Amino acid sequence: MARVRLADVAERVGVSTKTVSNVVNGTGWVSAPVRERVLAAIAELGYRPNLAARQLRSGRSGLIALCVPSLREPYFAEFASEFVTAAEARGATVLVTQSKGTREVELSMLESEDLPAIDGLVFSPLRLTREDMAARRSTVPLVLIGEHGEGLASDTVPHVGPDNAAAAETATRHLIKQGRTRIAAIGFQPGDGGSTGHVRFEGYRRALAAAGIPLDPALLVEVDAYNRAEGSAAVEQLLADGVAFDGVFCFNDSLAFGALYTLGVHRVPVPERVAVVGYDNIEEGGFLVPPLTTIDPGLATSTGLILDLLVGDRRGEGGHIGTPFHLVAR
Amino acid sequence: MARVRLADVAERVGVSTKTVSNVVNGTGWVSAPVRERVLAAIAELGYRPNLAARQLRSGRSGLIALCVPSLREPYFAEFASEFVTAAEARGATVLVTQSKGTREVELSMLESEDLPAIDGLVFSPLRLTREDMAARRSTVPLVLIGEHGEGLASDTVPHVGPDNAAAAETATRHLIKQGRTRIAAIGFQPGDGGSTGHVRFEGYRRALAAAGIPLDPALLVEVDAYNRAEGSAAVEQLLADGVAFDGVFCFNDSLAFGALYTLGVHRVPVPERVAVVGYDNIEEGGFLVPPLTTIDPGLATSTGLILDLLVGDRRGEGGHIGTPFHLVAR
DNA sequence: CGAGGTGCGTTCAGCGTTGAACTACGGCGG
DNA sequence: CCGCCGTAGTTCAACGCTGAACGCACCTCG
Repeated sequence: MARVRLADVAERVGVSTKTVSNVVNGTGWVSAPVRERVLAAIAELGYRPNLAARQLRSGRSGLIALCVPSLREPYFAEFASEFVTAAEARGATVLVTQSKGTREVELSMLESEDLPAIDGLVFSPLRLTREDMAARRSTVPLVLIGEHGEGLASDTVPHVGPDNAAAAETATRHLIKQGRTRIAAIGFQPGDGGSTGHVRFEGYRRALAAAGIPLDPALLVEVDAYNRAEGSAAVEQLLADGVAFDGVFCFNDSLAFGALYTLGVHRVPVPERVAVVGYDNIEEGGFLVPPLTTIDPGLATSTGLILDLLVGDRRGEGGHIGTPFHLVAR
Repeated sequence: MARVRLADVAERVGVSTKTVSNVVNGTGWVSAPVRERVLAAIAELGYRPNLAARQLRSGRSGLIALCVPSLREPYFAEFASEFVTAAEARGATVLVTQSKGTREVELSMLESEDLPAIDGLVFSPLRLTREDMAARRSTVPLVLIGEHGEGLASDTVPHVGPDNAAAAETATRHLIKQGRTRIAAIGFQPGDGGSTGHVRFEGYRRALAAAGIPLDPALLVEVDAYNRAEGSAAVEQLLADGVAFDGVFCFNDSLAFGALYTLGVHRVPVPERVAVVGYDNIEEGGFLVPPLTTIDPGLATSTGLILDLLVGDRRGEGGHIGTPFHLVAR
């Protein structure tokens, strides 16, 4: 059962292949009766366009690549879910890859090596530097997401996401409003401004400063990654070190889930004794006992915006483009 | 900056395009010195093959589509993560789509409409029937996964996964061994043998029968979907109905998370008063307080097997292919 | 009545790659 | 000396589609 081609449909109807092509694509001039007959033949023969040929000719593939550190992280899974849906609504198909947070893979993704030709790339990098960005050779339209990407945006490469510092400040202020003064920050990472966690730490710092609460380095816990295990280990460390704390701001929900786990294991009452706030609004957070208060990053807005930037009418824009966020108090 | 083509490399080196093609693909006869010069020119010019043209010519695209109900479900996110990694190791790229559990989208995916040409399809259907499978026109190699898919396998279309009934029996037996006799089953769905949940219910039934425990219909809770909200609502209903139970077998972990949430809200001690067992071994399950006992479906084995069936040396095989599972007691 | 639309459709070339078929040449056995 | 083989390439066409350019009626208007 060989594939049905334009030529087969054309022969059946008795017109040229180009006319069939015009019907399929809605281009050129085709009279109503001819269009009807072509459509009928298409349905009858089960014709489906060969996207490879179409791409070879037109240069567009209808494919958009999404590269995240790992789909196992619920935040990225939810982002991917939302993005795939939004892209489909615009006729694009999404191709998913994972960087595993390694620089080598990230560099390869930046050049879109080992991938079919794509119309755009949405990238959540963790290890890239501004130099890496400057050295990029690929001309595939790129949109950065994630807090680390914010520092990599340029005139030609936009970054989309909420203002992380402001959101982190809101989260921390929420804890302060509830009377917490010894607020641990989990997810801190020292180093230059581009490093992951720096921006959220900045918001944490601002909230404390505004409330006149001194910054205690003992309350800052560094992590290697933003997952449950690290969040769990961080709280384990705080408890082992005998650090007093009545609140925890976790730089993402996965860290918060790990933190809540360890607090639970040690029978620390939440939120009576220690209040926890996360960041990302993972679905799961609403089903914990007690549920997790967190920052909702407004995925639906972001995904639409990203598509506008890649294949829509905002192509070519650069710089950081802020999206609305809000606190989900539970 | 126009794209570098085979012809550009060929001109640079002073050979034919076909020779460059041979070097790139490792085909035909090329002497060592020529190969060296070609490789040098490729690196220098930054040549990268045009996959559209390659596909147009060879018929293969290197793309494999994965269709799951939703990436928001942690099980599917983890499966996707594992699958993307396994596929990359074999040089294939994965394109992810979501069916949202609607029959319409599933039918469309079955024919791989609205997708670029793909070399294979991995599909976790929820609503398809055997008639739908029989009516399939697309010739793209297909592998089914998920419990519902098991009933749809045929001579030409394989299904990969653990023996759901046996695994469910193991999970239920685990509860029985701990002295539980009033074991609720959440995820039950009546109807014909192909319907989701039927197979896991069968395992539950067998375990009870083997232990001489009567089957109480009051303990069976039907759900519309396998997510936290439904699991939560199911336990809510059991409690509201005043049904006595000391164990719960949830047909997947998401249901179990929802169930645990509601048990927690109602201050029911777990596992002292009610023991819960899930199915899927979602990462998150290990970080709950207390952690969730569950069935590990061995994703790594499955993904490798699936790729063998799609693009490897087991192409063409059909029928149900069982994979090992094991109980993770926590 | 001829110049210039306008509606409908055609022909042609070529996107970049690769399978099949072909050439060229040195060595080697009969 | 001839035919044949193995090595190292080349040439050519075609994969299925679409942009550009070009008919060719028919109609309108100065």
